Amino acid sequence: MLGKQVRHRRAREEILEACWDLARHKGLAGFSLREVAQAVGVQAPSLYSYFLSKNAMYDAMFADGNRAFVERMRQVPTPGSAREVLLAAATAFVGFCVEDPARHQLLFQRTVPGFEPSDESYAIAVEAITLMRESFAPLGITDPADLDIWTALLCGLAAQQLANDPGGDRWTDLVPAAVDMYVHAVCKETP
Amino acid sequence: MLGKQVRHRRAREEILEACWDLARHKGLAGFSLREVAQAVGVQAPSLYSYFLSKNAMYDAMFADGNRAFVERMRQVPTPGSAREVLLAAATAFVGFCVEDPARHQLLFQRTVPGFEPSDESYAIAVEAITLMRESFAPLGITDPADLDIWTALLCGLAAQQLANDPGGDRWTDLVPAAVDMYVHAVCKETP
DNA sequence: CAACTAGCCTAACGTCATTAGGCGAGTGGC
DNA sequence: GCCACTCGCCTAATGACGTTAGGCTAGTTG
Repeated sequence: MLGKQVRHRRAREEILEACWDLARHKGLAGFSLREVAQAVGVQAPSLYSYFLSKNAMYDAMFADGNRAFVERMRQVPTPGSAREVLLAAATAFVGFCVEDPARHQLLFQRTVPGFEPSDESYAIAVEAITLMRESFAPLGITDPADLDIWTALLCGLAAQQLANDPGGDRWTDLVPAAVDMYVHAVCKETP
Repeated sequence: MLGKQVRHRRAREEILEACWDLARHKGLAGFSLREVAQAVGVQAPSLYSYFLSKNAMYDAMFADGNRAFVERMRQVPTPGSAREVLLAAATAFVGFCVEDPARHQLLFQRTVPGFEPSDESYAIAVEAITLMRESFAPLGITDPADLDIWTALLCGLAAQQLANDPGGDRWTDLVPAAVDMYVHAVCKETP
């Protein structure tokens, strides 16, 4: 009775890891359930004991990725000045996006063939975004429009980097410049 | 000898229109060559007289969309102040992105399953982006980093709008706010 | 009128996600 | 010790996909 659950849960994580491996290697475009099965050493239909469907697999990855995102964001240091805090958060965010294109696409671009996150996973994503937004509250940035613009800027920088030169490091120059610009503007508006 | 070409060329545009219809309707995720064929009233293999492959179809759409983009951007008025010019361009750009999610994904997100634009189509895209960047030269914005940040911001705003509330109009508030912010910051840096 | 050809068709292949159903090994109760 | 049962995996099959090969037909050309 208990043996099944334990076996399942252990295997699920194994499979999930194989999913990420495959996604990283071939991108989400060529991500096939059958190849995941092959990587795990099992026939394709067997995976349906672990995931209800391919979309459920995406969903598990989505939740997993968002958990990793939350964890990463929680670890960003919060030193003194507004600029330093913003820079730390921005660097962490863009770095997270850039380091795994497939994950970025799944989590933040939402362009995976037929994938729509479940309510459960979506809640995790909302929590992640909320956390990220709240981390700016100490800076006095609370206007939703300012937060939207700020996150749009970061998402845009990450997407641009991934589209033009995935694996490049130009973002490490652009992010500080963007932070400076934002700080200038916001300080003028809300002194 | 000539009849074929004319017929072909006319039909190609018909098919391309059917492609856009289908993409708009079902999104690029569920975009299938067979359904395009059905919409045109033809069997799937017949389309191979007009396009070498499904990717060639994407490529034609990509080029087509970029041409539309260039045309749209050329039409933006260039009134007096820096703020007005930036606002006009930004509104045109984000509006273009937001009005057709499928086109936005194909042109600017590059997350379509196996699609890579041909050199020919890519050249059109480069021309489009170059044009867009050059339109800011009269404003004195020539630093590549500034341009990168600006385009990243706009792309981010569009992507955010499409991800969170496709069809919504929040971007019409955010874009002016972003322009104000950018103008503030840039004016401070390059007076 | 014969030959050709352009445009469409059907048939088929391999791959995809998914479903149905069967086989065998391990576990429970008697 | 055996019987039933369940659990994890398998094979087989379905329908949709992109793509290729090859045939039919109608209109054009010599």
